[in-house]
This record gives sequence, structure tokens and C-alpha cells, in this order.
Amino acid sequence: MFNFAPVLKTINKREQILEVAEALFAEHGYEGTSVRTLATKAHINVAMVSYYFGSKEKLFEALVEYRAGGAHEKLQSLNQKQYDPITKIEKLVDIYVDRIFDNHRFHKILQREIALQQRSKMHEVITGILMRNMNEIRKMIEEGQRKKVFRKVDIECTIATLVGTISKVTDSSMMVCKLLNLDPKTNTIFDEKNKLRVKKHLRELLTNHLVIKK
Amino acid sequence: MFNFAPVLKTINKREQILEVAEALFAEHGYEGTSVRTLATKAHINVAMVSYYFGSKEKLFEALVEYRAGGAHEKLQSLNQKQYDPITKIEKLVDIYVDRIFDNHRFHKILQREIALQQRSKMHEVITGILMRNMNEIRKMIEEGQRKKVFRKVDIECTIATLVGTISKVTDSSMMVCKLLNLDPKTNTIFDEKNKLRVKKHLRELLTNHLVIKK
DNA sequence: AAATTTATTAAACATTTGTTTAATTTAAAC
DNA sequence: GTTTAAATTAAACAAATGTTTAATAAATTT
Repeated sequence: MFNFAPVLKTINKREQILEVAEALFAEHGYEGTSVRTLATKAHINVAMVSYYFGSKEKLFEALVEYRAGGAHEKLQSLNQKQYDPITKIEKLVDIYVDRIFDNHRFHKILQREIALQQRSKMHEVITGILMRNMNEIRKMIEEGQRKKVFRKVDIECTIATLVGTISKVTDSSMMVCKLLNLDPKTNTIFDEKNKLRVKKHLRELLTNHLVIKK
Repeated sequence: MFNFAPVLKTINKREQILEVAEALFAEHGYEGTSVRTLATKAHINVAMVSYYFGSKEKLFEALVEYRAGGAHEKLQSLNQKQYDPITKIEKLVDIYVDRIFDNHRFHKILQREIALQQRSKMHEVITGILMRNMNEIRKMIEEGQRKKVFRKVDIECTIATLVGTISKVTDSSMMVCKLLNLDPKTNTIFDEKNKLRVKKHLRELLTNHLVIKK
């Protein structure tokens, strides 16, 4: 019969390296993380990175593949539902806040990567992913405008507000802890309480912004 | 008599290095920029960085000192004016958009630096600067709330929205060019047209969000 | 159980990194 | 015009970087 044990073990080792890489890239950046410190933190030999991924850059690409998928499908399926525009936007906020909060390390890496002009190939891939997601949001807003529920707002800027607000809260967590008077050691901004808080803020902000008052 | 020429020349050389460093740090990050490529781009010898600044890290600190000041004074003086809360917020938007657009390279570097857990000393300095600015904004909103002009909104999240929206537009300029269907080569997001566009968006967004409707 | 593939290791590899040295040119002061 | 200080240079420095090698250990297949 089949024996999955070795295969599973391999996958786990790969994933273990990817998880540690994600944490280190998020904290110290791609260039700021050496393969040696990565190997130490992941309790593996330096050569294992080349062995499993080929190179440091290919490890990074593997990380993107490992984490990037999924978001677009969720947005697309929401877009196909028959909700009214306001409900759709509220559910969009929930999806986006959940997504970015739960993947805050990877999101931080992505944000830094698109802000940088390095590794142009990776840059292209990431831009493509984010663009597709943004287009789904655009469709939602345009649908609301067609139905005369939403104002003729600046769609691109509105998307920037949605993503920018969440990014600001998650990416500069140290900063936000000080701003919210939280202890960075004991507290975490990535808990349910703060997710709800940001969701509430964005729901009210965006409905006030988008919805035409009767 | 006095002869300023040599002194001025020295200052200019220092500033010349700082300007090139700013451009490179913004494009490729701090770790992604080597002292050698910096020297080449600035048409100086490698040793000149150590000669003028002591080290790469001190060059970075010098850049922060060179660019960081000024914003707080502007916010403070606006806060002391006798404008009504709505006007104050509108002028705040103008100041912030102008500031970040005109210093977009430096702003990008700052954002990356506070998102990173490297160079903790610099981190402290930058956090301090940004915190003071944020406190001025908080005062403005609280004043509007006391005067019963503003709603009881989530102040910290509202600040995140203001800064986050502008950051999103400026920091990932490549991305935004695609989103706005601009050619990244010929067009620039940092022109007056787009400044006005973001200002208009934020003015409408924030007044709708903040102001209690009669 | 032997053969073979896969996983893991320590050591070496060639580059690149930031920084320093010591020599030289340029400018300023006397 | 000589002396002194400042600016600039090419070369060397040690440390760190990503990657490869060749040997060994573990697991899988035959």
C-alpha cells in the first residue's frame, strides 16, 4: 500500500522553513534576513534552503505561492451573491480585515515588496494578485452606483482608504500599540477585539462615504 | 573677510550624498542599498561616506534629521488658529497630502523603518516624531467633538485612515499607476493633479465621517 | 539484506558587504 | 611661499553574504 509518512514529513519541513522565513522577512525584511539566521531559527542546516528551494529568492517566491492564493476566490464569490450594495460593502470589510489581520506577517512582506523596486519578477506577480482583488472591489462599488444606492465617489481613492487603513493598523504594530496605549509585549493588535474595532470603524466610515442619504 | 565658499561646498557635498541616499533607500531599501552603489551614483569615493557621516547607519540617522523636522510646527500652528473644526480638518488634509506627496521618498523610508524591527534606536526617534504629529490631529478631532460639531468617532482609526490612504497612494506608486491606468514612465502620481484628487477625496470622506448632519 | 534514493551535515567557495588605512591632492591660513 | 588643515583617493581589511561541494546518515525500494 501507499506510505505517506515520508512525503508528509518532507512537506512539513518545507512548510516549517516557509513559516520561519515568513516571520523573519516580516520582522527584518528580505535583505535583512540572512540564510544563516533563517537556518538557525528553523533548526536546519544552511544548505537545506538551497536543497529545498534552490536559492533564497526562490524561497521567497515559494512563500508567495504558499500564501497568496484564496483571497480572490472569496471576493469573487461575495460579488456573485445577491446582497444589496451596503451589505456587500460591509461583508467586504469583514473579509478584508480578517484576511489582513490573520495574515499580517505575509501582508507586511507583500506591502514592502510592492513598495520596493527590487526583484521585478516577483513584483509583477504580486501586483497581478492585488490588482485582481481591487477590481472585485471596484465592481462592488460600481454596482452600488448603478443601483443609485452609492454616490459617485472616487473609486480608486476609496479602495486606497480601505486597504490603507487596515495596512496602517497592522503594518506598524509597534506604533499603533503606543497610539492605543497597549503594551507591545503583552498585548497584540491582532486579536479579535481590535479586528472588531477596525471593522466597525470601516463600516461606518465607508457607508457614510458611499451611501446616498434619503 | 570671511569666505563661505569651502564651507558651502562641504554642506553641498553632504547634502548631495543625502539626496542620493534618500533616492536609493526609497527605491531599494536600507539593506538593499550598498555604500558602493551609493558612492557610484553620487559620484564620490566609497570612503567619503565614512568621512562625512562616520558609518552607513549614521548616514541614515543624518538623513532622518535632515528631513524629519518641520511637520510638527505646521500642525501645531494650525491647531492654534481660530478656525472652526471643519475648516481645520480640511486644512489638515491639505497639509498632510502636500507634506507626504512632496516628501514621498523620505516618507516611504520612514514607513518601512517603523514597520521593521531593525535599528531600534532610529525606530524610537521616528516613532517619537510621528506620535507627536498624531497627537496634534487627535487634539483637532477632540476639539470638534467638544464643540458638538464632530461625532464620537474612533479617533485612532480615523488617523489611520488619513495617513493610511495617503501612504497607500504614494508608497506603492507602481501599483497605483496600474490602478489609475497611468504610464509609470511618463506619468507621475506625485503631480498637482493627483494631489488635488486625493485632497478632495479625503475632505469629503472625513467630513462625511466626522461632521454631525443637521 | 543489499542497493538506491533521499535527507542532512560541516566545510569550503567566491562575492559582497561596511569600514579603515595610508598616501595624495586640494584648499586655507599664516 | 611655506605650513597646516581638509578633502579625496585606491587599496586593503575583516566579516558576512548566498551558494556549492563532497561526505555521511537515514529512509525506501528492490
